[in-house]
Amino acid sequence: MPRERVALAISICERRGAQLTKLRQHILELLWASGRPTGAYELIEAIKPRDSRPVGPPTVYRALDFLMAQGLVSRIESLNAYVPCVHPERDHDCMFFICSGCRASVELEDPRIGGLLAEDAAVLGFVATRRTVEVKGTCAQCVEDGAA
Amino acid sequence: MPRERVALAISICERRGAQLTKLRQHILELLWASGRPTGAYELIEAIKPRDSRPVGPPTVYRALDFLMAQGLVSRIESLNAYVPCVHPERDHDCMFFICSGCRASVELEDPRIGGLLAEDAAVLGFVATRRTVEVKGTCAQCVEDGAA
DNA sequence: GTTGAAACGTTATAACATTGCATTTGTCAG
DNA sequence: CTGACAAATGCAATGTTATAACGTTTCAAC
Repeated sequence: MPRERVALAISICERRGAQLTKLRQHILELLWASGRPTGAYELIEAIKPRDSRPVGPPTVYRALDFLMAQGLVSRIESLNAYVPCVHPERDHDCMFFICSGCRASVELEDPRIGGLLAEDAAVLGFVATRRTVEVKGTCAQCVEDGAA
Repeated sequence: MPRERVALAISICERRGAQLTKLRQHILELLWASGRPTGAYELIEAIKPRDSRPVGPPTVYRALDFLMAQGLVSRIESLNAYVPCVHPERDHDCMFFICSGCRASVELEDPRIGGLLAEDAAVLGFVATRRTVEVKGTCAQCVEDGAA
């Protein structure tokens, strides 16, 4: 699955003339492999074994900035962590449901919420540029397992 | 206005048997006086002039934890900053519209969004405990003034 | 006035992120 | 091919946000 995701990212970047370099691709792969929101410093640790030289924080943050600009990755504000985007092809305005038990997150789109937010913004005369919707709780699996 | 807000906080805490100590009240006052989301370290700086002794980070974070537990303050995740809550009397599930121009934030409640989020969570079998809805952009005043 | 719990103080450190500048890499005109 | 330029990366230092661990004060209840 991650392989297909990365392949999609490559084709998207080619189409846009954006350079999905080895490092950037590597970080995207790590995020897909992780299966849960992953911090920048975790990524730094994860890179060490594979690349001979270790990478510094700025390198990773720059790669993450690129991936976010391309819509390939999202930042989870409430966790200071990053997740690969499930549908990078579309302009995504998505929400995240984050499980406190298994620490996984699920990405979901609900255009109705975007509509309501736009409506509320209009009432305020507020011009929105970016939105963050994050719900914390317990996922179905963890509820079943009795995990927190 | 801040005075009334603090008075309300005092009565709420009295009713609950929660101790709104001098320090906690002071921090709440500073947040109301600030008029925009304020970082913990800004609060530390702001306390210095008034109190003889400076306070350390843990002290401020503990006070913020208390105020958040009482629903008197909310944390803006995307800013790592804190705002006093406009309607602490109600169980609040609110959203924040944050202006990049003047750095102010507006708190708003829209029960319809809570409803949709609950619906989406139900579809996932996800048990939600806390939610974060933050919209970044430009407020009406800043749009008018041509500010970013 | 002792005890016990909650609040607060203090030092150190962890965790997350950026600045500024040097070096490498890749592309392209000539 | 080569020089020149832009983009990407390396690197050291530092800035910013948050917590751990433990000691001290405060104050009400007995």
